[in-house]
Amino acid sequence: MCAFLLAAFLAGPEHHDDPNTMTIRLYDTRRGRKVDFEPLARGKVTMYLCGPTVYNYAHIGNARPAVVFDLLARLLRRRYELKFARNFTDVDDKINAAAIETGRPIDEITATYKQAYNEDMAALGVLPPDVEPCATDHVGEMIDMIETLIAKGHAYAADGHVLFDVATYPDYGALSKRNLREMIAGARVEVAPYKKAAQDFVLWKPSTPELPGWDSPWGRGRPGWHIECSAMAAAHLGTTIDIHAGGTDLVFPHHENEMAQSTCAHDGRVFARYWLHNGFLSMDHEKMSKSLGNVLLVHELIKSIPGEVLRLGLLSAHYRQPLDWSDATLAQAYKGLDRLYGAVRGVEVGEDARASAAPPDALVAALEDDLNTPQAMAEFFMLAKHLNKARSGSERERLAAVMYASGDLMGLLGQDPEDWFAAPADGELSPAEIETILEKRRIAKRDKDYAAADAYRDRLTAAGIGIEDGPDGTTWRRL
RNA sequence: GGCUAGGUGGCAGAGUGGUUAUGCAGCGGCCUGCAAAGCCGUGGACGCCGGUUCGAUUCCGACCCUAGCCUCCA
Repeated sequence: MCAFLLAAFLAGPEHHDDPNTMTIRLYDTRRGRKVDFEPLARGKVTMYLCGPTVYNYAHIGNARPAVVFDLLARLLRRRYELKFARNFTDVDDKINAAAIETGRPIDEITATYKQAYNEDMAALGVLPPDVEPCATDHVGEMIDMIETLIAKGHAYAADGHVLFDVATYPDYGALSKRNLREMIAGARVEVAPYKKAAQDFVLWKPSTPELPGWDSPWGRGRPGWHIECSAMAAAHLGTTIDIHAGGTDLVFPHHENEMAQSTCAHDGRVFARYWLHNGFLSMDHEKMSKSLGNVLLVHELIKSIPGEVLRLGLLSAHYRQPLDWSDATLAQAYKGLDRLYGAVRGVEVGEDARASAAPPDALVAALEDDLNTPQAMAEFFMLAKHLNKARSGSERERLAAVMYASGDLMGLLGQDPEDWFAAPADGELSPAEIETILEKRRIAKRDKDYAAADAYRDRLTAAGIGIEDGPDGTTWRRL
């Protein structure tokens, strides 16, 4: 046995991760494996994330890609100059349907939900991307791209529609790993009469007078969904982008179609060099859907749950894994943050300590290994343990500063610990009232009237307040 | 039916060809007037069947089960 261990030891230096020399590794959907990340331009990275269609509030499943790729953006900015674009799809048939249903003007609907989306994401600690293009501001570019595709023989106009001719792009299916024969065999939708082939998809479609529309060489109409992202990505990030991200359900057809359009419009140049997709979120093992009535809107959740709890819940599983959302997910995230905030609670961290602190190498290395957030959290918790054990004031300050630096990277630990433990204030007892009761209890304890002291504690417990006696007095927290 | 991912201890959830995940929960202890928090210790796992190997939870194959996509839903 020992001989084998020795042999393994002598076999060479194992992967001792030095985060300064290690490259970031990302799972690329197109290649189907984890690969080293190298940007096209040295030191500069471009990233595009498919944003929301603004016809309703974002639900917790919508929030997953926003949070996950916000974390990736934070990570990339440590090493690179990042240009990160996340679009708003503000022309879409679902929006038109919402307008007809509610009688509200389209502009009002999209403006309302754009603002709500940004507010909701901010509550989840999602930093604003560098650019947030709106589809309606880029219709000119879309029309240009469609004309280019027609000129190059990759698209055709028919009946006021323009369709992409999938047969002209041999690599179609390379991203989603399916071939045309399978797709045709699996097709369950009737083929529209103006299509040359079932798999051809719409680049442009005609609008009736009451629908939003733009003048074009094919008459008044509106763009298809896929061309929107292709045009916006090219307009803001260039013809070849480094990272294109989104939910796994977008791989087909949305991203497959984007890749086909953009590649063909740009003479075969690579569209996206790395394709990243987050796994699906389910609700108590069921698909989130209106008919099941289990759609959790971020807008509603943040009224009673700290955004940080939702963020940690979303990051608690690896981003490519499916995530089942339940009350247990929330309870666990709460507990985790209690532990982290409990460690830094009462530790004064000066400006100097804070400015000079950096996240531990192991934590960064975990994130740089395809965003392994569970591993990163394990490192975070070990940091908390070290802080809890540390005795000297300077060491405690240093470790607390490291924890805050780690929190800055992950978008956690962003508030004052006292505020964390005071919230959510449900109004039963005000902080002042709590302090009054604690003072009475302190006097009872001093007089060794433990029955009275316990009665005060019971009163606080009944009001949802837990107390902890420490060397520097008594602290409390909402339970 | 086809394609693509998964199935890990009571729960959540990483990872690995032989070595502690981590958090919550449990158990024992320290601390405490008693608690709580914290600390120390501890039990408990790799869907099923084969194969490769000195050794497989980790690699390969079959099977069972689950999820997503194939229906402009992240």
